[in-house]
Amino acid sequence: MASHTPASLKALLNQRGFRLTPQRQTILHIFQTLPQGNHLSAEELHNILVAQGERISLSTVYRTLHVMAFMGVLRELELAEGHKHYELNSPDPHQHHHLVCVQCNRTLEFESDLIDRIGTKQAEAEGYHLLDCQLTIYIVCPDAMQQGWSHSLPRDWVCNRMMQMRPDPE
Amino acid sequence: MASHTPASLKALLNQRGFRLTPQRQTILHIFQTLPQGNHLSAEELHNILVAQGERISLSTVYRTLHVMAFMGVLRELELAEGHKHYELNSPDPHQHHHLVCVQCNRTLEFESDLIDRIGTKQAEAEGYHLLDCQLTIYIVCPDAMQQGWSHSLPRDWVCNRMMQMRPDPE
DNA sequence: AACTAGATGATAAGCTTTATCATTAGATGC
DNA sequence: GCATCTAATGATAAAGCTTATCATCTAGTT
Ligand SMILES: [Zn+2]
Ligand SMILES: [Zn+2]
Ligand SMILES: [Zn+2]
Ligand SMILES: [Zn+2]
Repeated sequence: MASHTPASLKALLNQRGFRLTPQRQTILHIFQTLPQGNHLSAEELHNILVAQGERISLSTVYRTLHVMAFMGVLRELELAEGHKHYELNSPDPHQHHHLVCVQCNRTLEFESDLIDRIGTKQAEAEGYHLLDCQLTIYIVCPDAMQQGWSHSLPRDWVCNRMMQMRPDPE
Repeated sequence: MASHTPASLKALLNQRGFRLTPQRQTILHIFQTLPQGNHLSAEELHNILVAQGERISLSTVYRTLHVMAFMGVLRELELAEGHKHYELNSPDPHQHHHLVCVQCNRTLEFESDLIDRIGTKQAEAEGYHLLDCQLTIYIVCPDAMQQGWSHSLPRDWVCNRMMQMRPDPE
């Protein structure tokens, strides 16, 4: 399956009693034209919509993200920034995974059939039905490293705040 | 390194200007005596403390979790339940990963050197310093499956709520 | 013992997400 | 096309978890 057309999205939604609305179509379109490797949070998505002059409420954004993720059109990502991210979902054999810098929050994607296979195998070994698997690799980019930083597990404000307060002992 | 003793924890904290307090010692002890494979959220941890008769504020719980994660004593987990989980951090070659049921939120751990190696390799290939890597596999357990459920990407209340409203089309 | 800087606890504020509900508008069948 | 039924929208309030503030207390050091 390539990406959804308005018609195929409508069919998919209707099949389950959901409806295709202009808002949902607009939102899908944004994800479809998003540069490869980008993810959007609910708020980022809403900002884009507002910038485009659309008048879609934040409520609708959240609802649409939920429904789309539920239908398998979008994939929900947990990247440790205090909010969820969404991206177009690709068919099973082509999932990708993420490198996340805990300093600047930039993310990089990569693919790995091997990981997908491990995930599938592990789920089946336990007798479960696999829905999705995501390898998230937390890193620090070289820039951040040079700012006196080479640690094990900081996150979010913990690292940002504390590093300013408290540089490495010599 | 086995686990921390009060003395080694104190040394580690002091090295960076942090202090060892009775509260921090108590909290570390709880994690150390937690059954293998359990994780605690801030609130769960606080509940345990209260149940034990300790008088530690929620503020202190959050602060301690942050500091401990920052120091690498605890590992912070993102398991898609709307809040973070913490567990004792183990030295690098022995990280483990998680299977999460999106229905009942139960989690299962497993280890995989292979995944750790992939993570390390991937991070180094990009020239980054690896902090941690976590493979999270989202699944549905057999129980949930039998309740008429065999889908692609639901999460949280989306799936719980919507499935009640709207069973599979025949 | 005294001193200094970090930690605590109580409380308020913040941010993301979810719930409510009156109103609007798809989908279906005639 | 029109009527009907039910889902979706938008505005707003509420919830849930996390972070900020600040006066008070205390660990670590001299
Ligand atoms: Zn992505
Ligand atoms: Zn970075
Ligand atoms: Zn675990
Ligand atoms: Zn389950």
